[in-house]
Amino acid sequence: MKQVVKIPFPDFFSFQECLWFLDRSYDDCLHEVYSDSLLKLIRLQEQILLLHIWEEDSTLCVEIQNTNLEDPAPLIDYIQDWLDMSRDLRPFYKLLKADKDLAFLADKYVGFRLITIPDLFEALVWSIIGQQINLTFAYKLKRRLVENFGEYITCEEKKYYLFPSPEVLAQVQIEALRALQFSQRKSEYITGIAQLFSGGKLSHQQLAQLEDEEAMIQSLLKIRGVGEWTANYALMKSFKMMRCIPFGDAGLKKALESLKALPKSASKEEVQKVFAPFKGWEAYLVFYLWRSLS
DNA sequence: TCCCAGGGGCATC
DNA sequence: GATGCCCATGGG
Repeated sequence: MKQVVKIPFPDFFSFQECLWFLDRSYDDCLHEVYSDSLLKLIRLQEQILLLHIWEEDSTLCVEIQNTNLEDPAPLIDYIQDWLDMSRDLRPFYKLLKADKDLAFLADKYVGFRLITIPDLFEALVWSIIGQQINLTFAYKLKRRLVENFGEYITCEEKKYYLFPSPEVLAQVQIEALRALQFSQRKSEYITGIAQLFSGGKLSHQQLAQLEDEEAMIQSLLKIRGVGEWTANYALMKSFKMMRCIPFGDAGLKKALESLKALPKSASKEEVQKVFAPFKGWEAYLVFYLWRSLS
C-alpha cells in the first residue's frame, strides 16, 4: 500500500496551470508530466522520494512510490514551498485588475503560481545553461548534464534523476562538458560555481543570512558567469524573492512589447516604470508575463 | 543567409 | 559607463 499525502488547495490555486508550466512542450528531464498528473524525484533531507502528484476534489494528492515516510510534515512543507501554495494571491490580482492592459492575466491564468527551484545550486546552473540560447537547446543541454552526472533511481525499468550535486560537477573536466556541447565559457562557469558550493563558499543558507535582498544580489554578481539577469532569476526561483526582475530577459521584453506597447529597445528604466505599481509582486508579474507568451 | 534565443565577460575608450 | 565583440547551437 503506497502512502498518499494530501494537501488541501489554498484559494486561487490551479494544478492544471502547474502542469502546464512544468510541461510547456519542453523536454525537462527532472519530471514527467501527464495530462492530469506528474512524476518527480526529489531529495528530502537524506531520503530520495519518487512522487506521483495529482489533484482530487481541490486537494493535492502526493503518492510516494518508492518508500514510506514516518512524518509527512517535511514533504508537505517541500511541496507547498515548491508550488508556492501558501501565498494569498488576492492583492496581486487586485493590482493586475487596476491595469487595463494586464487585467486579463488575472482571469485567464487564475491560480497560476510561481513554481520554484528550491535548490540554489540547481537554479544557478540552470540559469547559466539558459543564457542566450533558445529553451529547446537549453533543455537538451540540461538533460545531457543530468543524465551524465545526476544520481538516479530505477522504478519499473525507468530512470528518474536528481540534478547533479556540486561535489560531482566540481570534479568534471571542462573537456567533458565541451563534449556535451556546452560552450567553453558555460563549462567554466558551471564547474566554477560547483566548486564554490562544494568548497563551502556558497550555499542557500549563507546567502539567506545576508542583511537584505540587495546584499544577496551583490554577492551573486561577484560570481563569474552571474550577471544581473542570472542573479535576479536565481533569487526569484530559489528564494521566491518578490522584488526580483530579470532585466534584459528576452521573453519579458517580448511580453511588454505586445501587452504594454513598449519598444523592442526598452531600457531598464522603462521596464521599471511598468513594474512600479506592483511593489512586492514583481516576481509574480514577471511570471504572469512569461505565462502570457504561450 | 541572417537574426535572435529566458546573457555575460572582457577589452577598449 | 558605454560600446563592441565573442561565445555555441538551433529555429524561424
